[in-house]
Amino acid sequence: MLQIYNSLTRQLEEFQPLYKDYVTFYNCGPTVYDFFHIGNARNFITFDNIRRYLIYRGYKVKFIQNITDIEDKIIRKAREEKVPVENITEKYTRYFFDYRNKLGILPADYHPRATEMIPFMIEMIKGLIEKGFAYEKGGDVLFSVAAFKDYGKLSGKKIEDLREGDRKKVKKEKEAAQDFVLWKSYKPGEPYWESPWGKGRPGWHLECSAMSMKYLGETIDIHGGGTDLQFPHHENEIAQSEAYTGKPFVKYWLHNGFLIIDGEKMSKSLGNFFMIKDVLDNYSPQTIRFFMCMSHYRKPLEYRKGILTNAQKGFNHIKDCYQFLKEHFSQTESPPFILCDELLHYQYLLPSELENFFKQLFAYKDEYESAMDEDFNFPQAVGALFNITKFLNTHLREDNVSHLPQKAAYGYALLDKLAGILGLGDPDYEKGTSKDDKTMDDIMEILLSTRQQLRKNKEFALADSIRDRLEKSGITIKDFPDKTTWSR
RNA sequence: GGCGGCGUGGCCAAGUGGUAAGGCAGGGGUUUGCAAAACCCUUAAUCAGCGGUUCGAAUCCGCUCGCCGCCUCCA
Repeated sequence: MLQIYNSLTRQLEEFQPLYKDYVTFYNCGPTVYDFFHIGNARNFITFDNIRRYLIYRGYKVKFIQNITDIEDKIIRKAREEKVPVENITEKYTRYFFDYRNKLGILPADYHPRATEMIPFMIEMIKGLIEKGFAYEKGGDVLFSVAAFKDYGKLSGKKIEDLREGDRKKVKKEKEAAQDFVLWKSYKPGEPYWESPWGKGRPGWHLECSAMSMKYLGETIDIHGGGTDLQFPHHENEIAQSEAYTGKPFVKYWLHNGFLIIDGEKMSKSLGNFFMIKDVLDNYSPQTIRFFMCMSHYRKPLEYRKGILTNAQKGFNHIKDCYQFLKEHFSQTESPPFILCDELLHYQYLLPSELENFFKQLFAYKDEYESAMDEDFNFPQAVGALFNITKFLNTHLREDNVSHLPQKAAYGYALLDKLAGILGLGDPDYEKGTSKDDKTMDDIMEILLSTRQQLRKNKEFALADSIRDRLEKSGITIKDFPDKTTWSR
């Protein structure tokens, strides 16, 4: 049974989507005015892991993530660089997709842009005014928080408790300090759209409601985001959506914890952030994803010097195990994904002589699933992965193992499948087909066989120097009694 | 001021009623021409503090201390 911690009810709940095995899933996406940092990456990766696990559990998942391409910070940046707004948003949208891909995060089923939703957002605003939830003042349209009785149900805040005195400036147009803007009136030099209230642009909160409703329906199963979005962003989404439709907006609210640096939240405004593009210069995507699995997704995760090196070593265990297993594959073995299907869905196809082996393997698979079933406990799931690698490493190295190639292949298939949910699948899996890789393989084959000859002749000094020099070029080679392997 | 969260071995981190997973680091070993990898053994926490509930608590309740987040754009 899959249990999810729901921020709305503040408790663990059994996951039951609205429509049996179909899940509608929305995650708040980036505002495209800069590269994204490793803190943003935590959000993207967390919800990618969750999405992949739901798919693994047999759900059909429709996943939508917005691109905010009209917003104050974008306008400011465009002004600073003296370029049109579109230059900024196109550039950083492209970078967002690029680095998302590099991190192995699945694309959403659709990434709507805020600017393409404007007609629908205007529809919503009209509806909200008609129903008495919003009012127009001097070209702005504001949502009246007082009109929505459930306001505060997600964040647990009471309107009267909020410190309005501390708010930088309460706009004069507002009837109440907590009212938030649905439509912003035009100021000279800003992009604008025509509306019944004059030229202007939509308020930030509205786009998520609009996209969620348009692409996933009036009530959706899961809405994710960083914990800082809980208030006011998600609170406002609930208010405007439920006021508009009269129906519940989201069944399960999920919020990921922050990345902490030097004891503080990593954020753009504090200036203590690391861009993912820079981190990727020194660490692999799998290392970064392993790091994200080192803590429960709802808890804070400390990013500090050396922590990624630690993560790298952790992932190396899994990576080395892939390599070890692949060395024992028989050429006639089916591809891993077919073997994995047999393992998970067509168990009657499995060779009966491997029964004990599968029994062990399934015990660890169950351990992994139990961990993930309890609110996606990544650290515990990784523990189960280590149990699998240890089992395979030990068992398959015993003397006279029966059916070694088959066991290696099935073991590989399962490990790659389960680890892959967390973005820790075999990094080599997709490589090896391009021409460059083929050439590289040939060169290494020549080099290593020559070196093998040197070792046979006990010319160790030269053989070792080849190894050292390759290491400096980022290629690690390992000598075994019967063979030598290499990896990048 | 209001609301919420956190405090587990040297470090990271699971565990939320029956006497502490796992990873990294450290020590020893098997293996190896050496190195790496792998495996085995091992060092190390009474779970922030105090009090309470219970046959029994890291795990429930209360208080104290410390840290953090939200209340303003922010994953």
